[in-house]
Amino acid sequence: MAAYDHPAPATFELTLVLRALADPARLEIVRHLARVGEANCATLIGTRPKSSMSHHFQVLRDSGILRTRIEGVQHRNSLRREELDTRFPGLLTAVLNVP
Amino acid sequence: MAAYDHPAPATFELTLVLRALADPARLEIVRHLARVGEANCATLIGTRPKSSMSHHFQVLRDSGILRTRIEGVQHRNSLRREELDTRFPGLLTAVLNVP
DNA sequence: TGCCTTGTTCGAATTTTGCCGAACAATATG
DNA sequence: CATATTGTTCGGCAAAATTCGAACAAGGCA
Repeated sequence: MAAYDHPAPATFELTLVLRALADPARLEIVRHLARVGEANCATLIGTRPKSSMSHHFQVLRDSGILRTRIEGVQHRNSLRREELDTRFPGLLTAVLNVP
Repeated sequence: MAAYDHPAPATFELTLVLRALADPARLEIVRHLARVGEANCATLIGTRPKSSMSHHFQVLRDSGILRTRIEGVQHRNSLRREELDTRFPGLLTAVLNVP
């Protein structure tokens, strides 16, 4: 599998990021990653099927919220905190601070 | 026209707020209100028909982002900044700070 | 090679969302 | 009362998002 395309911070779009965060499943993924730092997809799958989760990861990736690093057969995801904070200061922090 | 129902800050839902903000038209409304403080609906209508705007105002109202005060025949809208900031500290500020 | 694991892609069904004209409600004003 | 102003509500339609099974791709390992 070839590496993913990740958008550059300069091309992040606020509405895309907000839309990506405005979904319970994706918000859960983001919160989990904030706790554990890095995780592969399987770890983050709850009751939803793989294909649904794969879709959510793509939405998060395309908006710039997370990056996916391929390590063998696993895809390791982590938040792009610094880059996101550079482009949208305080946004991700505010979202993550909500109980 | 009877007064609107505005949700109490304790019942604000993050996903609702994010979804409300994740639309270009609504984001424009929010930004405009941040500049002028208070405005009636007509002032905020650009090229879209009234019915579309009315829908967007309702979404923003239901999520807790703005309040609508009825003054005669006009509906005056303003951001619920303090209440929003109490429930989701830094969120609206972060969104408004994006150029 | 054969098999298992991990995750993507495809296709289709369902749901949600946005859009807008037309009709309506409420208030103000002549 | 008649009319104009301000916005809402309704209904249908179009576009977009979500969901998920099934098939596929790629790597690791016996």
